[in-house]
Amino acid sequence: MATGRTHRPATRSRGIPEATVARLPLYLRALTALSERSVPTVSSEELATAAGVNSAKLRKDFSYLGSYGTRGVGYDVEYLVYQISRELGLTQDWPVVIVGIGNLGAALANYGGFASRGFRVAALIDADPAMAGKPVAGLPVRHTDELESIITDNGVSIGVIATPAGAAQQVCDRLVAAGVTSILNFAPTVLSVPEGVDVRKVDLSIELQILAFHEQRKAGEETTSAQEPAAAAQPRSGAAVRTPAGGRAAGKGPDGDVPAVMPA
Amino acid sequence: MATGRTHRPATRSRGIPEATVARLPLYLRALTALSERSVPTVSSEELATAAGVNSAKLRKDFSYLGSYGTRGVGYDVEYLVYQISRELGLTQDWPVVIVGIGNLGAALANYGGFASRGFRVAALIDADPAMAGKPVAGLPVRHTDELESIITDNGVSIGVIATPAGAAQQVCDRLVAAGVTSILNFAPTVLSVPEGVDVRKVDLSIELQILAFHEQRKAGEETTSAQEPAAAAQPRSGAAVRTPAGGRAAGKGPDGDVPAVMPA
DNA sequence: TAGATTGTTAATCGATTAACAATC
DNA sequence: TAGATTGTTAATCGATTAACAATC
Repeated sequence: MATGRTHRPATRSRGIPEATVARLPLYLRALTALSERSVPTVSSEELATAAGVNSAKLRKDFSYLGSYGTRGVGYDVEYLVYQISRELGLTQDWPVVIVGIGNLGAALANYGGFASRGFRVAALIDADPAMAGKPVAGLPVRHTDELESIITDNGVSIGVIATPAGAAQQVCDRLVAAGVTSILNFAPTVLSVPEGVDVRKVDLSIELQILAFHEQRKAGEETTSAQEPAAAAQPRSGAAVRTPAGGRAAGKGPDGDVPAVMPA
Repeated sequence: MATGRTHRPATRSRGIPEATVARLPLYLRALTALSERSVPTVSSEELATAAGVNSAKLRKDFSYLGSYGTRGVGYDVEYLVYQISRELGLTQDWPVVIVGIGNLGAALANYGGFASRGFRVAALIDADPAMAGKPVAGLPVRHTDELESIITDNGVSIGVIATPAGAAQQVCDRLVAAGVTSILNFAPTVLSVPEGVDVRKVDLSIELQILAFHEQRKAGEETTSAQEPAAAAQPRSGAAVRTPAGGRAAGKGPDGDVPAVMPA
């Protein structure tokens, strides 16, 4: 297959940067809220604030879509909603399947935001025969045996995996073989897929670990730096050094029990 | 407060890039799996494959942590598990609260990966009085009235918000006022928080929309480019242009019903 | 010593941002 | 016209990657 992709093939038609694509849904959400309040126009400054980004970035992002604003005035809310929806492919209907109807799968099935924007839950699929036929979020759970036919019959191209980690790759393989080309993975595993298949990953424990990293840094900064020598030479044995749990700072200032990592 | 942060204050002690921090949990997961299989050492190449990144990036990432490998040999699995855990702050105990015990909150409470790595669910909190006392994942649901005392008593610094969008900001404000400084937000809203508080967001519908964007592109590319003129002049009215739902390509090649966006 | 693999360099690429000319 | 705000430029910053010298 050759990982070759020397100069980025011109294939990437009207190239919108990934970072921009990832923000379009945020803009769309903010615009939808404005639309519901019947606000006719909005400036980049206002919209940026609502979406939680800065206005220069927003204008740059919009410039990739075209010139949809009016200098001195701002952006027409309805028009922009339509343009962004179209760009994201939300003006068409995307049937999706959710595989793995445990706690999480059921939560996803019940999630309203699903239906609202172009997505339609075509089927809920679970490997447990006891689940088959049971209604979840108004849909009867289907058995895994039917996976291929469900995908084919409904023209499903997007699959959501909410199975345990151990089953995820196998489910993924079947989804892909049946024609799914985009996967949203909630199972804590790295999925391997053939080229041309997109995988996005939602991982609770990764997010928590990133927060813990920053949280630890905050605790460390309270006593200011100069607390560790060079970071390299560290005891290869040592049972995990623990702080007395939490060491929370209600606010910001130092609160006593800080040393999170003490030098050997 | 001055948004001022001219040259990036030296505060950022031993600065590890954000992109690297976000990958450390991936490496840790792969390493933990190796550790369970009692694999003693691993090369950057092998580990990178397991984590789904390329080896140059992995080595660069590790170089920020220190020199923990051995040239010609690789990395000691146990040692690296310990070092990354420590770097991420997982060698200490992080009590967390989950607010909003609907489908999603319950799913999160039941999620095993939570407890396994340094995180402990200190309490489940819900605004519905009818939920109070009910056991979910072995813990009795507590009423929102108790939020502040729970946080203070348990030294909670990380909060998970799984409420409806409408309640999220208010819950966030109370969490922050009570001392929480890191928030994982599952509600589809932009939260505003004071400086010093970290927010990470998990948003199903954003992820789906990003997938839809790429999915649409795939459909478009099958007929190759040159199919739309300049993108600008688009009908301001026009009911959303629709494809016959799906227009799926089983595999890669063209499959007949392709044109996703047709010129007006 | 010969082979393997790390840690680091330097080039490249992509994303962010302030600033401002264009223009409504 | 004067005021407002977009769309774009250019500088800067951060992330990725190939390549290879260092070294086990």
